[in-house]
Amino acid sequence: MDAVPTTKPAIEQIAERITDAVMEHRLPPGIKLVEEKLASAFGVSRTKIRQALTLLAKEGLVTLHANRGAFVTRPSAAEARDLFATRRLVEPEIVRNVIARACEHDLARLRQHLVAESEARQEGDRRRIIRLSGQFHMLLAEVSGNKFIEKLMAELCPLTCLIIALYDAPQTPACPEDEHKLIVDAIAAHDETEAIKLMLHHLEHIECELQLDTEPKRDIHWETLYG
Amino acid sequence: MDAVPTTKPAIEQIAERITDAVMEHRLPPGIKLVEEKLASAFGVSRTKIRQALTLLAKEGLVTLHANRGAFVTRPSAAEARDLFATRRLVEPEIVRNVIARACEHDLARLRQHLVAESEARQEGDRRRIIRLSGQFHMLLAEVSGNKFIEKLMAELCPLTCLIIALYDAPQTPACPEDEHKLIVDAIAAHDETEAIKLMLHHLEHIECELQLDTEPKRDIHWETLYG
DNA sequence: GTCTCATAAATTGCATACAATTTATTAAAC
DNA sequence: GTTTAATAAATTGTATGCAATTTATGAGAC
Repeated sequence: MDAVPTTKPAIEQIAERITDAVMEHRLPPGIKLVEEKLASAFGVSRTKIRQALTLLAKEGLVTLHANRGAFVTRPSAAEARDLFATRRLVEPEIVRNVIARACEHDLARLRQHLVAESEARQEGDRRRIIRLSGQFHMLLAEVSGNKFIEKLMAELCPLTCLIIALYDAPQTPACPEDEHKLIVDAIAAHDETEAIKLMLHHLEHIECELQLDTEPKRDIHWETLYG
Repeated sequence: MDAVPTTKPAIEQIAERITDAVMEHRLPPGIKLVEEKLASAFGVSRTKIRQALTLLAKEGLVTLHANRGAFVTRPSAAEARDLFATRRLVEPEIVRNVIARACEHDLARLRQHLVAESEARQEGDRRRIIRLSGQFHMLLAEVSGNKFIEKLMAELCPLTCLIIALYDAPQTPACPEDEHKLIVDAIAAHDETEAIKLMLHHLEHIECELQLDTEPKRDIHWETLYG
């Protein structure tokens, strides 16, 4: 009876690293994930890759086609709308719970994350910015203390990154994100109404910048893939 | 380019059958799921079983212990409360969406389900009753049309069955379930306020009957396992 | 050039074999 | 009888090999 699971299972680590790559737009929607390639990249056999892909498929980040393999999902516009509808429902509840339950240590974690975001912004590291932006919402869910909602957000945020990759206007400036800071401030001030209002504005803001009525981007920018 | 995936992947079918067994309380919380046993039961190799178990673990229905195997999850009282909190948040939204979007065919499916429930009830088939009760909420989520919420409910309902198995008072009479019928009626009448009120009452009703303050049941009733 | 068909290469799906680990059993000590 | 240690059995974790399928390649017809 050892104290707490030592390390996270290898399979989940692999899935997590693939998720990060998707969130950073290094793996674009629609790209094929060849098992053998991943296996040698991660230095394991296909068996484990297969299980990691099964996990990611369950999350919806990857789509499996029988006998054809795994592809990074290309969410439809309808799915994008459903996703945002779900986030508009769930994230106010997250905010409520965070205000009700967060201790000083939790708030410190949130502020620390804001610092990391701001650093990435100053360095102009667009990839990291977009991943951290998503992970802010995941952290908020984690702090809110409801495991089911945390798990849901851990799926919705990476998918949101995919949707942005597919439907964002060509040269949208990196989101003007003092918005996250404002939300944390309102939470710290225990101003529930304000925090929820800011969160909903934030979500609407993200969704409105998308071009969900036009066809999603089709081509993969190979030249910038490993930029 | 064939028309629509022919049949559901074998792995998911296996996971689904295990889920049904859990929902019907044939596989009680805490029981160990030995890969070899399942493999021969389903007539496939361990490889597939393993993937099915990975899926179920991701859903939370099964818990994996490194080198020790897979066990049907025993949700804690805190998790039970979080689960119901999540359902109280999500299911009113489901009701709203169903009222807004359901066509006649959808309502027919709901009513058909009510008939199935009522039949199981008349036959006194307790196992089927409890599974169908859970599946009613899954069907409602499916009809509501939001894939993310549908997926969430497809995880929460089986877990709810587990929680009931663990925390229900010894001889609770099978839930007095014209409640489902009342909800469908209110939906059909497009009475949103009433439908939501009924849904919340229904959820509170289920949760209140649980004994979340006492220790969960520990022993497995082998003698009634295959009753 | 491009369309069609045959063939070759690449890739997935699956079972199986074996090492690593845990669990059960037995024997010995107290 | 209970505890401890040693051994055997059962079970999990992982890689690998092979059949089935898909995708790519190339030759020939038009």
